[in-house]
Amino acid sequence: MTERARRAQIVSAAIEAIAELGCSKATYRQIAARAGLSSTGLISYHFADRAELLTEVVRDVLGRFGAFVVARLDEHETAAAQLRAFLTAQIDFSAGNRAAMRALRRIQADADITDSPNQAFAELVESDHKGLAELLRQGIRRGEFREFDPDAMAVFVLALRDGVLSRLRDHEPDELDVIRQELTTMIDLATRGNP
Amino acid sequence: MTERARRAQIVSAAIEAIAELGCSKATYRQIAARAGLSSTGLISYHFADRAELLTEVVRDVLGRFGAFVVARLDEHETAAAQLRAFLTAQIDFSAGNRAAMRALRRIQADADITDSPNQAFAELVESDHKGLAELLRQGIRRGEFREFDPDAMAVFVLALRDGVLSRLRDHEPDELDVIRQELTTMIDLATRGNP
Amino acid sequence: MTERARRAQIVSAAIEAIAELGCSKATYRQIAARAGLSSTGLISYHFADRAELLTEVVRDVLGRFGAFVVARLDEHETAAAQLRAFLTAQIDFSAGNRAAMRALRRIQADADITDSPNQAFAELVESDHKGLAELLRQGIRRGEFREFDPDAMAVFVLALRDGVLSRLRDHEPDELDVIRQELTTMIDLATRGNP
Amino acid sequence: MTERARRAQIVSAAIEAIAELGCSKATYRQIAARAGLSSTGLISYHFADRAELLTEVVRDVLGRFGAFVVARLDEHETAAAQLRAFLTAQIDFSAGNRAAMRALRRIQADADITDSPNQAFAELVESDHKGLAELLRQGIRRGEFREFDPDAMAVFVLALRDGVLSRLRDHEPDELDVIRQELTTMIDLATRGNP
DNA sequence: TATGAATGAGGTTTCATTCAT
DNA sequence: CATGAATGAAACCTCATTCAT
Repeated sequence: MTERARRAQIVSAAIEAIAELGCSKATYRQIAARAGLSSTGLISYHFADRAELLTEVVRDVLGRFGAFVVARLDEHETAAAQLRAFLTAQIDFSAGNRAAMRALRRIQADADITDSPNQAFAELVESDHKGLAELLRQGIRRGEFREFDPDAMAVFVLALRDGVLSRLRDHEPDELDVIRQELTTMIDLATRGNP
Repeated sequence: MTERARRAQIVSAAIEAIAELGCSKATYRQIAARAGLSSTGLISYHFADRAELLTEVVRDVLGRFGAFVVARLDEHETAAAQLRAFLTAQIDFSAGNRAAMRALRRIQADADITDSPNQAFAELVESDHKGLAELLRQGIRRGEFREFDPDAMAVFVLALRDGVLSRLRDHEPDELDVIRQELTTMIDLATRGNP
Repeated sequence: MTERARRAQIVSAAIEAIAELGCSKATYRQIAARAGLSSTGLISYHFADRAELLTEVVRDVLGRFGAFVVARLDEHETAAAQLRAFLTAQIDFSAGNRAAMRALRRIQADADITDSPNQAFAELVESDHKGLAELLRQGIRRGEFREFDPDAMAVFVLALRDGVLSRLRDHEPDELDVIRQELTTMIDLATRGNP
Repeated sequence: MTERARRAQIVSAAIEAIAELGCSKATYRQIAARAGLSSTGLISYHFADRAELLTEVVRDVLGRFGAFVVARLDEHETAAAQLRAFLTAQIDFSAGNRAAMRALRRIQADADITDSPNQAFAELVESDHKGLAELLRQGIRRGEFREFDPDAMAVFVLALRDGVLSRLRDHEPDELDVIRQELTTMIDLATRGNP
């Protein structure tokens, strides 16, 4: 079996284990069991460290996540449409990758601020924020949006995204359509220029 | 030393340790050191379990948090004012209890879904949500708010709260005033009835 | 059981294990078995590190060794007599502490030059050499010995000591008396002034 | 690549690794790295055992060592001259093969008494001793040396050799000339017949 | 109650070795 | 012959917990 495939398999099992058990109980034994490995040594063989494994998990999920969202954004032109796409894309990805998203949040909460996985995460949040603020700034400049502080609004939009994701994480996805509709309305109300 | 005082002391040390080190590194040794205890056995003596200790930490923080917010809410009458008070109270408590809030989030993220501390947390989130939705429903009924889905809006408001708290956690509190102002505006725009 | 006694017991078991099996096979399991401990964790409880345990072994043996030799040296006054006492004391100690001496040599050979146990050892060798050279220098000054280079002779005397000890380590002590007698003669011939 | 050459290459890398790191840290990985091998499996392929590899290392060094000394001895006829040649040859070989000699000592010190590498070593020491004792016995018989116990004197001479080598190992070789000169004098004094 | 030594399970990691390719 | 992934035993160490004092 090729190294790459094995690493992917282990990362995938780690995501499952962390999502299900939490970071501290997602031991090598649990991960190995989920991946069908015969020895925890095989994990150490492919990853130098527990830290490296967690970093890889974060990198993997964030990578897929980012690619998914960027592809959706590219389909739209106006700032308002992109803003909507930004939110719905993330909600859709999350709905389809619940375990991965849950694992992500758990790793982030467990890690020391100085730890490598957390740095990757912090960078993403920051770049998310900057990109979104820029999008909003453009929308204001073009007159699509009313005048507001783009940084503050970026915080709110990201917050709404996270909150919705968190809600979807813990409840059945029945609500999804209502929430999606209301979210769009709310964002529109909060951002649009005077009619 | 009285049992009660000792337990409180240990809980307090546990909050420090968890906030600083994360759940998995907040060992009894670390907690004992922070509490000035000479033996980790003393923690086991006062708490049946690690789970019981964590549950107690959650209960303690949530208790203080809830009392603080309720007191603030009681000062207001209209739904709109209570909504604003709900948000600012939580932001203020968080700003003054950063370690406790961070510990809370870490415990929640680390716990197994079935674990007792996580259940306490889930209950709180649910009651938060229900209380808020009821508040919004009242506001709609009284004509203070426009017609929206109160459950969805509750999700959004809680999301905004969490996002703002998270932002304040990781950045200097300079932004606090701008964000607070913009938040009020946004909530008003999103909720108010037609002018 | 007091900490001190437990540490001594573990050190003693470690000496046995190292002497018998060599450094790399003297695992915590072996040591725990020899000490009658129920868990290897108990060794970790009393010693921070394997390095600390080995350092302690070295310190223990060298301490007893040094005390024994100094006591013997103090019984004599002339340089020639002290030189003889120096040699015979060490031979006697070694004969009575074969396991300890063997463990010492093994630790020294295994350790990196930078390791802490080896530093303790290197210091002892150096101080041995200096003390002996000074003794020889005095003997020359007083006319007890012929003119020779005291540093070189110190090397030889220590070499003879080590060689004899090594020989005694690997062979039955039958030869002890002959060797002791011949050694005295040899040293006399090599050091004494012209008659 | 021929089997023979590969084995030699591995042995050579093992010598380096052991000399530098000590027995317990000279893992297959280290050895493979030093030999430029791409897999530790290759070592297992050419040597049945770690024990066999160590035995081979010992055999290799001792073989070269012995050949070197024998060649030097053959240049001399009198017992006194051969005794001097015996010592200087060993010192010279050691000076030119420091890593190999250090590896040798480390293997010996680490090995279980029953282990194969140690047996090879013990045999050498014994044969060294016997050859030397025989040389001395001859010298006495021929009247070149005074009357002494040849076995004891052999112990001393070997001891002097080892001590000098050890000293040279740990100190700059500046002292070499003084020590060599003094050693000759000392041996002469200790062995020569009455003048 | 408090102490601190003891316990035993379990953590990650490394090792020599095997085996399919 | 060579490779490198896989194996499983065993290493050291830490943890929450227990227990005698």
